[in-house]
Amino acid sequence: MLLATTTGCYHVPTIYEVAERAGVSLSTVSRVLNGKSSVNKALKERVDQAVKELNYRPNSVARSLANSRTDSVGVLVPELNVPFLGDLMQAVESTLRAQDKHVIITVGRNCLETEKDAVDFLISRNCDALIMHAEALSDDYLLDLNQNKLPIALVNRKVDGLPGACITLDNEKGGYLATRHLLELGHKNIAYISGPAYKADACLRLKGHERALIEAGLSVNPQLIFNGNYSEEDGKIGLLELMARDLPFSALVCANDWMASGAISCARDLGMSLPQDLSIVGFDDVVFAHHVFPRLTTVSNPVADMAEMSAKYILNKVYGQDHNVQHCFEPSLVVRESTVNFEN
Amino acid sequence: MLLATTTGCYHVPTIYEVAERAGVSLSTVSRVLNGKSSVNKALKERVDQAVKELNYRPNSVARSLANSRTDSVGVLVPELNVPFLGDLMQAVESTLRAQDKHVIITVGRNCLETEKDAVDFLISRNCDALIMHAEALSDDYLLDLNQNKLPIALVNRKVDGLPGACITLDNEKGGYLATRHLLELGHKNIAYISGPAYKADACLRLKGHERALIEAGLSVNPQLIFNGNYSEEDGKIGLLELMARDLPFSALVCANDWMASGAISCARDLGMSLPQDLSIVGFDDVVFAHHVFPRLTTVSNPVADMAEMSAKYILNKVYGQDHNVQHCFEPSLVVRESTVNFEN
DNA sequence: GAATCATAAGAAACCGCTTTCCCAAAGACA
DNA sequence: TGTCTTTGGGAAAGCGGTTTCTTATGATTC
Repeated sequence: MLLATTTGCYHVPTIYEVAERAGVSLSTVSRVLNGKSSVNKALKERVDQAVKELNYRPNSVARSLANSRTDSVGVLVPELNVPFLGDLMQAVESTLRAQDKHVIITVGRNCLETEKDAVDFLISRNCDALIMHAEALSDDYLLDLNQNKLPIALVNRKVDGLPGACITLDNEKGGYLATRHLLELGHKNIAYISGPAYKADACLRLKGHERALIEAGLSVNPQLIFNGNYSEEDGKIGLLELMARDLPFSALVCANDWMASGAISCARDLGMSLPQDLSIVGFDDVVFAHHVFPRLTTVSNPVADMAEMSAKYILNKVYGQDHNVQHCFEPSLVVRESTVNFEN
Repeated sequence: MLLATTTGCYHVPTIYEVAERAGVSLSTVSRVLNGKSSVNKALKERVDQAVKELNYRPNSVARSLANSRTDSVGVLVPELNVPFLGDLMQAVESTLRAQDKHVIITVGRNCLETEKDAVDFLISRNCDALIMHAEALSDDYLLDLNQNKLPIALVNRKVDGLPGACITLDNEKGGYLATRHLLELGHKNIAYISGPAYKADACLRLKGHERALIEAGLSVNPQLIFNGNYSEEDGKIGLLELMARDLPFSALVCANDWMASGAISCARDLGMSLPQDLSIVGFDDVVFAHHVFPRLTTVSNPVADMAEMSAKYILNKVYGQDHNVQHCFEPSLVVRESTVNFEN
């Protein structure tokens, strides 16, 4: 049996009709439905019966208007069609819908104007809160948002002044793990293709790489570092550039899997045999990491866990629930087949 | 400047305050805002001025209640974290938001109960329409939905009785193109790993394969067909099973890219060199198709175009717009490096 | 100049639900 | 038995808009 809908020609029952059928006032029906104050057992049964008979469902719009809560959470992501963000949304959606909240998803494209538009749009939709994976919006903007008392959660971003809202990954440790893995395999000359310097995660990953080198008693050679922009193309460009610098290296860390994938196909196009000629480590462990050949050794980014946590944070903050929330997540190394011992 | 929000402690201006400030009645403000009936130019300017000064934005919930339209479209997809569906959502979201509608996305997991739940949920949210990529729901259920006057659009599915609502791919042609490509390369013994028989698209793809064989004067040998379930794992299992049947084949068509990817890694694990020992064609052209090695020759599925079209169909149907809508889309062959001439 | 009409602004009803406020009935107690 | 609490149900006032209905105003016609 389907519900009738507001757009339908079938009649949608209202709370009045339920009240009439049950022979009570509509306040009583409302009380039964929301269970906030007690009602006589006999009356309650009559109401329940009427609700069932009419197949009544409260109109969520009217309810929202009356109690100024929409039970909706706005989500802002850079794109919808990248696996990493798919994992994020999947986790957010299922966590929230299990609590009868819905998500309104918007796309920000890593562009300041588009992200602002998206936030405005979500606000105009009266979302109760926002969960964002925003890269272009400034810290000040986010602080402003929060000061206007719109609860927000930030995935994969750290903003001073919003300690509770940030759910982050220990990127520094991730970079460290990647490089230490290569060091343990005996590599001494390790190149690095970084993400853009203006992104905090890119800097931290690089910092971790450097810490691993220093801990191993090696020096950090800027000639072995290329500044990429996280795109597959830049993996290719980076590898070519690094090789052109004529410093030997037997291993390469890429600050994300896309660049690693680009570097891998580039290396193959150059006639290198992988992983013998070059060990490569990625970062994020996106779905395709095990589709590339050789299967990619990478650093896992528990984005789904982080996303779920951001949803729980919002459930606590806005809907008075009580979940444990963890703000910092640990990456871990996933060893596959793109790295091997250094053989001289 | 941010908007204040309903959750905020900052005051959110209402239409009453705009009316007061402009010295007019609220009906006049409403008329100015919606531009449906004419208002005196001087008054209109006063209202516009007041709106600007107060930074007024109409409350969308109240508006929805009054005109029983939420400007929201429910979207049902099997998952959020697969690239194919990411493309779908991306297209739907951007098309609709450009018209100031928002999407509420739900996940159906290809499971009947979950899909029904999702639809119920979307209905309870008063969506104006639904866009679905639903695999488990029965035709009858969908017909029922539509009869209740909830406008729906179906992507990648054909239901008799809902001619307008269905936006489909010519899957038969896709299967035909894949196999004809191999035939043109000189292959005569072509194996096929199919999708599940209960899925219409899987049947049609297989049918296209068979037509190509027959057109080429070859016979259809059931021994060269394996029935998979579209999963990567079944690509592997399928290849092993087909090889165990001991009929020689030099080429393999997989009914989607996931199975193709599984077959490729399986073949490599068996020590085959690709594509020399086995040409492989996939279907769908998902993002990772060019990450696998050798890069996958496949049949493109213009899912983004189809999704955009479904959104336009809804815009026409529900919001009185006037886009051209096309109901059937053509696949095309994308030749990469996983197929080569048959050399004997 | 009076009667007719078109136009546009205001008053009020309404969308469907929540919640406060008030009052009646029932139970407690002297 | 009569007064004082409690308890719980009903009436009504919002929530913030849209829209119908009514009326005032000015323009048009004879």
